[in-house]
Amino acid sequence: MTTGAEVTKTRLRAAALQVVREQGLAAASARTIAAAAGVNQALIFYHFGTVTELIEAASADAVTTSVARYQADFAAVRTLPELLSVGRAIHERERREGNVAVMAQLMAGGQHDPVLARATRHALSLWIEQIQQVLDRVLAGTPVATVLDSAGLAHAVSAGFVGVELYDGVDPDGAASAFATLEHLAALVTTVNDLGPVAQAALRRTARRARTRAARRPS
Amino acid sequence: MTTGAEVTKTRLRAAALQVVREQGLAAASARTIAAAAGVNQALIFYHFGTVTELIEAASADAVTTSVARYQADFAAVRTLPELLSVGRAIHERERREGNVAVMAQLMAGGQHDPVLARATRHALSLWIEQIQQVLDRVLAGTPVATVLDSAGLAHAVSAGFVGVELYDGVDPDGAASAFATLEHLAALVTTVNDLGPVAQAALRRTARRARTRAARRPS
DNA sequence: GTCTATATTTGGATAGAC
DNA sequence: GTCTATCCAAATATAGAC
Repeated sequence: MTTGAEVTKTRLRAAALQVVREQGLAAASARTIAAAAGVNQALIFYHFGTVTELIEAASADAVTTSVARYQADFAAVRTLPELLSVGRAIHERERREGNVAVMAQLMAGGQHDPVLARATRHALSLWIEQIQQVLDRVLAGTPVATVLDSAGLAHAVSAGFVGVELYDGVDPDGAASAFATLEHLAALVTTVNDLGPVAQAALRRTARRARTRAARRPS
Repeated sequence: MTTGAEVTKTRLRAAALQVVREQGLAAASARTIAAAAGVNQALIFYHFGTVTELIEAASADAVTTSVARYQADFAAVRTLPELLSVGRAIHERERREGNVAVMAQLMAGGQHDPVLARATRHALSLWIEQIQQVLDRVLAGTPVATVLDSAGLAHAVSAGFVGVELYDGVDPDGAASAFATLEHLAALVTTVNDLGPVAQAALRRTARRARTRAARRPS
């Protein structure tokens, strides 16, 4: 089952991610990746066709593993504070392992490369699907659910993580302050959810105003 | 004053931005940029030393112009809803002109290139400085100021815009839903700011909890 | 399946003529 | 200050030996 070819392909996938993580997409050439994998450069084209297709395969592999690893944690979440706590832990681990940095590189490269764009869409969709499911469960019937939808929030959180990650690479202090504020914002949402009927009425008015604005806006 | 050399340098700066905007950083080679500028490739090295230094100069130029253009608009803002309205208009224009896309490319490249990192830090700092000033004025004395600081918020907003821009390049529908949620979140903050003393007390409790958590967290 | 060798293209950078 | 010509390194990709 685990033929020699599979070992080579696995090594190449791992090396591709390693190079993108540690040296960025610009350095992820066939030669660099093959050297990191300890195999011949020509094998990339034999097994994967092009370098970007190798990167796509590597990314798909990695994200499947990552998301699966947290399935149980996500499924156990019942309240918003729990979600924040679990989310914090997951984000911290994914960040430490460089997976967020890889995603950011792929996303930037995907702006003008269709294969990388497809790879990014796929990776993000797996994360977003998980996050949205939990949000649906956790926010159902709460006050903020009248103003925020789970799909949009899942997308915004993902985009936010990528943005802060990139920020961190060029200005760690600035990124830290941005991240702290996102935490405070999450805490604020929690607080709002715990407020009484007066606040809830105010939120409903906000939601109504937003809908009216949206209806007036030309599209 | 406007010697021939200055014309050439201006053309190169404009072309550099154009190529990064339309084809991405990966395509921004000396040859590509020089062709877009209609000048000889060797002039890039003569005038700017390296390609990335040209891109840095071009970015610095562009961001100075951009930020200056909105100075009056920013200065006129007095309330949070006003800021949201002005911010929406500015973001929309900057996005349409491709300046946010350029920033995103520079930021991704800056992860592993010190010159691009410096260029990104500089560009972002000019924006953040402006935003923070307005936030200071607008949020002063309001309830949310007890939970959110202007510096962190300015950084988070900038990182968020970049993140959503990148997202938009690979999945426009997903980005649209993320952006809509960010708008709803801003509306929620506004609503909270309009709440009465009960909500304010709840916010103060949240702020106190956050500080306690932060103090306990190992660093 | 894997390697060597190589064709081909592209890119950064410089020397030297004008 | 600008251009031509060119060197050199690095990249993708393939052919063909093993």
